[in-house]
Amino acid sequence: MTSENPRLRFAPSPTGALHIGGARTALYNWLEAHHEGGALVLRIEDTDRERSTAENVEQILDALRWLELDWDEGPISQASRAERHAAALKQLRASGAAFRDAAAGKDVEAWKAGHGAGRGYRGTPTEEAGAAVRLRVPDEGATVVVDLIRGPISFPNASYDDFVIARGDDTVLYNFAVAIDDAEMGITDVVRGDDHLSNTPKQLLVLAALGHEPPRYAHLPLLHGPDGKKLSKRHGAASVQELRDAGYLPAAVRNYLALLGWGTDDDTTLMSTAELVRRFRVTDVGKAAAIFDEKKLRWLNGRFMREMPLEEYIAAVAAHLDRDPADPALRAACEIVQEKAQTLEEVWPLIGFLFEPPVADEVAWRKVMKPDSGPMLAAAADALASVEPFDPEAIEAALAPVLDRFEVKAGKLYQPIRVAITGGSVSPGIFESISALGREKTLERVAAAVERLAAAATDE
RNA sequence: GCCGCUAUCGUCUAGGGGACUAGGACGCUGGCUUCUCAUGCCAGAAACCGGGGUUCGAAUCCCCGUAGCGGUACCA
Repeated sequence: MTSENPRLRFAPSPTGALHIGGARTALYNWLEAHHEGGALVLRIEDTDRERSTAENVEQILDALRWLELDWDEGPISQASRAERHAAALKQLRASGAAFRDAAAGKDVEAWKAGHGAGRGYRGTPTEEAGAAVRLRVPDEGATVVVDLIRGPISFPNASYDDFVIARGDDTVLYNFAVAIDDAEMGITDVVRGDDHLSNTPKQLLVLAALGHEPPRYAHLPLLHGPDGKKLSKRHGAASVQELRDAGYLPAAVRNYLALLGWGTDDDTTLMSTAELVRRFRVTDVGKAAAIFDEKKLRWLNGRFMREMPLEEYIAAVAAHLDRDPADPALRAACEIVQEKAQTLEEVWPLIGFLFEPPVADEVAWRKVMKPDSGPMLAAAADALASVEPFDPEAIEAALAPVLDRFEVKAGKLYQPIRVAITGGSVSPGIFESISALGREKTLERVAAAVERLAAAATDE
């Protein structure tokens, strides 16, 4: 980008929640703006009065905030610029570039049936009130979109209809409003989804009719679901809030999304946001559509989870579990679980036993508890009863003699202890778990297991 | 139908005429580490959509085909 003060915009339409495709578009705009030291404007494209809702706007802003993608101006409601749109409409009607046309959809179809399929509809001006306003499109020549990612793309003017720019009541349509807003808001670079590529000539035509210089355009390839189709609600975690609820970290999502359609030449995969800003260039974005793959996001998220400073980790876990980050028990739990979980959502199943009574996993019990487990557990309890201090190192040292006495491998003793204190066969390190649980609860739970084992033995 | 875009391992990608025996990452398989589960480390399988050109030489350039996708609304 060569401009002195680049201005970019992210312009979502509030007709639904922010999808990961939209999130990626927002991220790319944000990265490009930051890389170039430009400004990012947030504009809400709410000219669709039927489908735009305040709830959706809130949800989009919420998603952007969660992703920590901030903006310099806005949010600006496109609908609030209606006066500017009306002025532009008046100007074009006065110059003859736009005109009222009473034709309805089926009239256009009929016209095309008589003029050949590849021929764009050409309207007939009328003074009839309530007729839509169309922009006159030339039959000759072509409109060229110089795309930052794909290079120049030529569209024959003859293939475009005299398209509707305003409804019968003079409220404007998207392709008209967006061109005016981009121009009047001083937008220098439009970075948006591929689905807008075919509409760009229309916007260029509007700009030309109004005498405005067009911005630069970069059309991003679309994101597809696992089935290769356009992303929708059916394809797994499609919205940003679903990603959040699934326990992903914003930084990991940003890293992953950046990599969807863009890569580094030295194969660097794991990047901080600062590094993304430093290395990202919209001109380096690939041309082919990418498929959202949650497996890689999970891996990336796991890396971020493990490499986070403990304080940050505690804050993230506490926020996700809606618990007090100052709670010493939670802090201790975080410390022993950080290496284990790939998502925030996986944390609780691993540390829940520290806060609530263990839920016995009967499959694990049967698999782990053998006839000789009772005496071993009793011996372990004895050893644990006097350990001082009650920390992982001392606990390990205290348990070692039990291993020797029964002449068993570590797992023969540790797994029964694990099942006794956590209820299941999966948990953080056994010494850390015992220490975090505390002497009293550990002894209680081990005793309960010994009792159950003894009862089972007499039954036979 | 018409207009347009795209095409490298299952997935994300590197590659820009010779350095390609096509590299990396996720996932997968096997092994090592190990108190469980993860992690970590090592190894392995796995791709240039098809056909024509251009060229001494094509994954790279051109054309055609095929497939996928987008647009074609008084939606955005």
